[in-house]
Amino acid sequence: MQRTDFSEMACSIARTLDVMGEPWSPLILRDIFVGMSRFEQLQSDLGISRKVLTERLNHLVDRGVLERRPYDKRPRYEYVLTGKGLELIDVLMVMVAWGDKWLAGEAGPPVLYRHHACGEVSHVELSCSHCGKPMHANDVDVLPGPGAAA
Amino acid sequence: MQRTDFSEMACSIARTLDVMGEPWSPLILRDIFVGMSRFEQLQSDLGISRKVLTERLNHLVDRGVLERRPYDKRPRYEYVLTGKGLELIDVLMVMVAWGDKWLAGEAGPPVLYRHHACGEVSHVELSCSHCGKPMHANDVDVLPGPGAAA
DNA sequence: ACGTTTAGGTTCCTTCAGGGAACCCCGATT
DNA sequence: AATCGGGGTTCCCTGAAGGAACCTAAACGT
Repeated sequence: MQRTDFSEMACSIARTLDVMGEPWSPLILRDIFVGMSRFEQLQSDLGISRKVLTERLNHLVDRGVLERRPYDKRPRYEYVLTGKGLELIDVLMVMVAWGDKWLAGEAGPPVLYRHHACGEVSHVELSCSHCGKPMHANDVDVLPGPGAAA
Repeated sequence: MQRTDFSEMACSIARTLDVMGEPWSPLILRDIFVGMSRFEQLQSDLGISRKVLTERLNHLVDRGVLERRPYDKRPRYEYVLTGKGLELIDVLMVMVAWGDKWLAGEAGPPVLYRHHACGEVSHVELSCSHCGKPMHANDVDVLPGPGAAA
């Protein structure tokens, strides 16, 4: 991502950024999630430099959010989300909800999501894993945890 | 964030990244959320270059997620989250949940969140704004929206 | 058998952004 | 009048992004 290494910070935000916070990484994950799994597809869809795309894909594979696997007898590879990677898409879904609300403008959101469970076009909300009620920034107290810095 | 401009892409992820996807921006927002609102505090807590901190703060103010306001008769300023900015913290909360689960290791999460509504230490889940049931990456169909590219 | 095509990268060069230290400005304090 | 402290700005240096050219291995066409 940047020259300062975030991976050693005692902060889950910083550590998550170490995985997917570099420029392009979220967009690469988005494309792979919607089925664009090959190098050439990603490169031409995003308009990213091939060099940077190589670096990002390797990094995401190293961090265990993507898996690189052959799809032919020829040396051809596709990149697929691991379970860890699929859960990371949650972050993107919240970005979508925020961007749709605050940045879409007159034209409206570029993409809609239909929820399988209810069949409705909707968006994600944050809720509490314990009680299920809404859980946003102002609904919590922040406390030191077991892995807090010394 | 990077030299390629994401703000004009027909994608709410890209547009959200244009606002807070640059290196350090999420950590700046985190610090401001937990009450570290002044330049010197931010600089020394993060260890960020003063130059970059200035650029990030200006950018976040320009995009309407922070407000710069005087807190003294002397020329002293603090940065506070706007409503738009506070909603952006949702993205960070999901990063925390993911990082806590996948990257915290033996030590456990560095920070805990206690939910006001139920009093329990918990974490955020994604749910559907319409039916309230869980809503993750594999629970949706992706459809073109009104603001889709031509 | 030989040249072409295609996916998936490497290499190289240039430009721009991040790191880090030094410096500056302004109002208040002593 | 000199000092201090918050909030920046300027400078130089290094490293990462952009972009084009090049490379390789396995098929395919003829």
